[in-house]
Amino acid sequence: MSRKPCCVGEGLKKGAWTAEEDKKLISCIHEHGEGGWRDIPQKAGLKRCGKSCRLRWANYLKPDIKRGEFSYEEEQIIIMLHASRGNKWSVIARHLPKRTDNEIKNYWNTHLKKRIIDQGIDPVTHKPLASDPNPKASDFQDDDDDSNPDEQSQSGSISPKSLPPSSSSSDETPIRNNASLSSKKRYFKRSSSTSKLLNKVAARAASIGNILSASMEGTLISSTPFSSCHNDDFSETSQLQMEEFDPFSQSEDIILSDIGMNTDLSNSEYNFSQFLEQLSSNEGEKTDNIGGYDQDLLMSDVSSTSVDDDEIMRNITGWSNYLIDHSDFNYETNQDYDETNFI
DNA sequence: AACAGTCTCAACCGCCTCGAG
DNA sequence: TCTCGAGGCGGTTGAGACTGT
Repeated sequence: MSRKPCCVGEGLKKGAWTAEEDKKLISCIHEHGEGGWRDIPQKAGLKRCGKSCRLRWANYLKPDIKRGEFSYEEEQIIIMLHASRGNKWSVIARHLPKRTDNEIKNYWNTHLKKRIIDQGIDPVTHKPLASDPNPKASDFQDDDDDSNPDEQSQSGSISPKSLPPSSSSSDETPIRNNASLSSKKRYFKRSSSTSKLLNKVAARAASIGNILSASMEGTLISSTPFSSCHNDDFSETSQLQMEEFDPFSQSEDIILSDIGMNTDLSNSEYNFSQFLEQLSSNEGEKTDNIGGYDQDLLMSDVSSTSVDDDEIMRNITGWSNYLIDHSDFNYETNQDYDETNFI
């Protein structure tokens, strides 16, 4: 059975939206509300298909959309969630307030993916690339000059991208918002602290990915830290805490604490510099092999002595348990699945 | 200044899911 | 239970901006 495409129609316009079209769409949605997208073009007097209207609204015009540079903590969450959920952009977007799945997807494909590859990490598996045992780190091991004004502007100021989309466009000029202009060539150098940050995040992402992979193969019981990694005397208390672990629904703090953060993204007063300080203090006894992002770093990072071991175990195993419980993977159809393997 | 190559991201495409009838 | 359609989702595309020569 072939479904008729929703956007088949004579004279339907495609391509970039003009400010005039945006105005019509916005006023129409204000009047009639969201939904009923098939009727929206007619109500708004637009020669667009409903789907196009919905996308334009959802990805660009919706008033509570946050635009502009992704913060470091947002990057971490993207990397972390991508490691555990893959290209589930909508799922990732649910944990990044005011970001759209499309924007996250674009950001991943154009920035984070490349950065991770440069670090010698497979962006799909989040494991070290076998073909690149000595990943280059030149892009990240820069002069460590934190006074670099460019870098400061990256994290401290409001990007022009936050400006309203139509602020400079004539009504009939297809919009290519100012954000594009300001965001071009954001090859900002990363300080070593940023490199540490990325390593830390990716390390935890990789560890979660490993745990997930292992659990999917039914080998969790024999290979996870929970059962075999110096934790034979895992306490009942810890087990209880793990049973209650739900990094998504319990608290945003738990997600963030898993990657070394104690903050709330929705709190606009969050001071990221405090986080960096906190992180750098944790890095005090770490290896200097920061830019390499190699296997040793990954493992040493995960088993960091700067954090209570039980806490690490709770977080990592809690993550894996959560992800197993909430995975789209259907164990019932997996013949190898043995429920007893999962605690 | 002009051109070619590269990069970014808004928008599109096609498939999937789910609810209504 | 089946069909249909709206909305959702992830992959891909291509226009326009940027950079290097």
